[in-house]
Amino acid sequence: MAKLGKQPASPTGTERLGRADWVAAARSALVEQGVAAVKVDVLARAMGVSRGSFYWHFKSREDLLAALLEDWRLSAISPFVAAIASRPGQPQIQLLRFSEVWLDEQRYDPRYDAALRDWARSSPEVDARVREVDDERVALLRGLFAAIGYEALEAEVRARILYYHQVGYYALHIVESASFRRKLLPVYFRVLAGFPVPAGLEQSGEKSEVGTEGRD
Amino acid sequence: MAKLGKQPASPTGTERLGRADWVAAARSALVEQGVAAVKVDVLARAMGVSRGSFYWHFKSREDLLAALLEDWRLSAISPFVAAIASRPGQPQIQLLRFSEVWLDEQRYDPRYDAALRDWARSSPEVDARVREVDDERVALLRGLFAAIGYEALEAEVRARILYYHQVGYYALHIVESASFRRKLLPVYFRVLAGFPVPAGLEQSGEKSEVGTEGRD
DNA sequence: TCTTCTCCATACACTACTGTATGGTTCTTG
DNA sequence: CAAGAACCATACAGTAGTGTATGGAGAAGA
Repeated sequence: MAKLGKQPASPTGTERLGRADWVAAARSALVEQGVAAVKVDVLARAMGVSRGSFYWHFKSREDLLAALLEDWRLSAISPFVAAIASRPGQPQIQLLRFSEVWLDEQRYDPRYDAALRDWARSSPEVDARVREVDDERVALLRGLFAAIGYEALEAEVRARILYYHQVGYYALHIVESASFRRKLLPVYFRVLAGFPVPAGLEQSGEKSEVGTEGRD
Repeated sequence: MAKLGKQPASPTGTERLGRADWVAAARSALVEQGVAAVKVDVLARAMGVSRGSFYWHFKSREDLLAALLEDWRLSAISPFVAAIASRPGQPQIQLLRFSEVWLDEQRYDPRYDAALRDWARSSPEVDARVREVDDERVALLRGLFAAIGYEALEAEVRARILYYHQVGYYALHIVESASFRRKLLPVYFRVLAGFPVPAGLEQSGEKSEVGTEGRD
């Protein structure tokens, strides 16, 4: 998440910036205020440099927005395919692993997703990219439900419900303790999957307590 | 939906405007482009008048946004309570009626909801109002599931899944034919409600084919 | 009819933001 | 250490948007 790339590692106090730093700042503004708030003027002030710096790294504001879109696209699907890849041939467990990505703030930032959807409403290009990602993730879920044994139509519906539900949950940006969410998880899973959580995996399996502890 | 209020009904071609007209224009801009696009400058041009007109009706842009928020709030819950009120004591049918509101573009505009949620990300006041409406609608569903017979925890979870799923569906602003959605409805209902659609009500009951016909 | 209220246009002052041009400073490399 | 490259500041021009002041036209009521 931190500045990757060449990064000259200046030991002096004066930090110099790269494209990645601007994209990171743009991401913060996007997530908290929406696309319209991604202004080079504001970003420069927030980063303590002048706009002259920006226009060396980027051709224009559009250029920055394109880089931002690409940054999101690259980080949007990989956590989910990674979660599935661990247990091939065991779709029930894969489904559980997939769902756990949503509970882990480290691997997946729902606010980034939500901000992109907001942006997509006023930009056809962004809309197309977001739609691609959504389709890919739903396709993953549909495949899992089909592998579990549901017929085509029900696999489609269950994949949609699970995915749309999660999108809606984040669209409402509900705040509640992780412990409460973990308490609801088994019921959620049973209703959404159509069968209870696989035996012996009730508490997130081997690597439980991944992120921050649930604070009430 | 059209201009209500006093409306002097000028027979001459020169239409005069009221607060409601500005709110309606603001709503269009909000739904299509987001809050940041609600600019008196742009609205005035779109309506063919000057900004001087606006500042007679409204104290400031903030004033317009407050009126817009109130406009949404007043139209957000009534369709759902109305749908439930028709069949007291029959929670299964009430649940079906509630779900049908989402399929009827006349009674409920999902894009208005989605736009408000985006706006809420950058405005605490809006966020509070949206949260109130969400809580009310989820409470209605929770009551229905409880009346059907589910225990407290499962009623809570099923209400959330149903509601969040629908919010997510609209957040993705998916476009597909109404006929396709009606084909999926029974499967959706069975999975989400936990029981099939009540007998004799498979096709929206007495007043079927409400809105536009499903176009492929 | 004459006055008053309602609605709108025009003009002005101000701020915020984008993009360009140019020169300066710091790092890197031969 | 000299030269070029990477990075940044300053200054300028231009556009878009907000809010205010003022006056004018048209409808409505005495």
